[in-house]
Amino acid sequence: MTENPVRVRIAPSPSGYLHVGTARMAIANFLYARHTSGQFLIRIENTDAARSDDSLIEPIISALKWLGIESDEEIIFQSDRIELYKKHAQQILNDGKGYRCFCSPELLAADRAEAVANKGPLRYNRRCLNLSQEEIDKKIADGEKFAIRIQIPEGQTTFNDIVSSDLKRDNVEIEDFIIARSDGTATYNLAVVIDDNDMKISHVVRGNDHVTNTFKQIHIYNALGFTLPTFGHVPLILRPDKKKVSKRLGDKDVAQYKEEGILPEAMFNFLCLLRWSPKTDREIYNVEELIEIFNPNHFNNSNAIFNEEKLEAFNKEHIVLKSDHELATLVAPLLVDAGFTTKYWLETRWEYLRSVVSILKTRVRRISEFVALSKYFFEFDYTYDPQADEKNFTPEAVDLLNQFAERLEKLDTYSKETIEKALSEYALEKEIKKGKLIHPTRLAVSGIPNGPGLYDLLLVLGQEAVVERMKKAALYIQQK
RNA sequence: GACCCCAUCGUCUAGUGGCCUAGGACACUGCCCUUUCACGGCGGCGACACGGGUUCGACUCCCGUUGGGGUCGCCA
Repeated sequence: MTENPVRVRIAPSPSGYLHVGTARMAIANFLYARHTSGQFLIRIENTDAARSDDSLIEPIISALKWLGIESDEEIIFQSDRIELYKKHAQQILNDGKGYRCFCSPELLAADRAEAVANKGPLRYNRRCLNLSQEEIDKKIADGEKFAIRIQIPEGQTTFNDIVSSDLKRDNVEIEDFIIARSDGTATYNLAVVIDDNDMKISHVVRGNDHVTNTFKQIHIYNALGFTLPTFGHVPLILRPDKKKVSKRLGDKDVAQYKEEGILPEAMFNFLCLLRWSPKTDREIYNVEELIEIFNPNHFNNSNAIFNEEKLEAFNKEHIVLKSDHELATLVAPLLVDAGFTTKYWLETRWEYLRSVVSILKTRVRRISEFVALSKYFFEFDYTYDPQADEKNFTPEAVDLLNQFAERLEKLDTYSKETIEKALSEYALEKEIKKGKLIHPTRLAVSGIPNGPGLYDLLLVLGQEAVVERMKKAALYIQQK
């Protein structure tokens, strides 16, 4: 690839957990950086002390880490840079590119209400733009609080966007927004520009919901004499009801998907292919492959709906792709949590777990499903499925079970082949169809009417357990 | 309401003027495989929002309409 290395970032604010929208942007930026051998950085945007909660930072970082995304450099915290922002706000004011606004929040709210009533644009009316020096001095002397607004010059603002085409806006549509609050602290837009500039961010790739901010931020870049980065505005991920994902509407934390048995590689792959396409018919890729084929020109420019069913399908594919050992590692703690077994027991019987996982993996869509499906591999006092019991545990099944169990018991070599041979021979001798034998046996050893192929099942459970379970079932039938 | 973005199957998408009676994936569904449930294989259902242009020819270009989304905080 011939593209120059990019320096990109993701800038979550700790006012909530990491939702799929932010995760998606992190993936896009991460891929862009890796693809061009550039750098991917993380910055925590916690300028608003009232809304930010530092205890939310760690979960966000670890959710990203779960996806395999980490910052290439030390994580930047905006809370460490408050004074720096203040200085720049002051500079804009001193340079005459901004002005003091004494309008109270209440007054501003009233302005907005009036604008709504008159069906006009909700923009600041520049009431404080032309205050005379005397008026300003008097208000300050009277102890009136003021915020600092940047003054948007006349004209038009345009920029190139690597996702959409060129974007243009008349400056009258951009209001003189506040860059410093009345307590002197910087607002989001100012802080972002200063940080992106200091961090030498070359490409700002973010959600579509930021285009209005970009138009505003360009004027800060200009006022401060900074050079503009390249922008890219990716369409949003919408909920099935077509609303922007938000925690308020109950959208899940990325970490929650982990709890629900989604593999990080599936989430990564799925999210990557939302609003971005490899332009091929293939859709299952690992991270290395995505890094290789990533191309910022392949973004779609329309919103996409997050469909959990499809995520599950991706998950299924990635589960099959994983080795039995890796899956066993993921499943083991769940089995312990479920109380099926202990950590120690599993550690000493790792091969057993591996084979259990191996014969179950094509019937599972989420890692968590392994638990329900594998109960009988670890617990012996399962009950028999009532319907299957009635159908398969008939009086004649007693002899079948006992006699077949004896044959299995006598097997010197207990393998899939010998098991199958034993069953075929016995069925032939009894002149019955194999099914007559298979169904009761399955029910006897697992308690349920479905599951892995019987020969696999008998092999994995082991000779001893199988014989014991079959005899126990025979006894059960006699007593019922 | 103002401003901006967008518009192919229910959903994710391919498609950059003729290869399209529109391809793939998920979901749904039929058949096959099979001891069961899955996996897998082969089919089916199912979309170019609408109306005007431009053109020999439009899913592809232009305009409008409609629809959807976003932003409009001393939040980020």
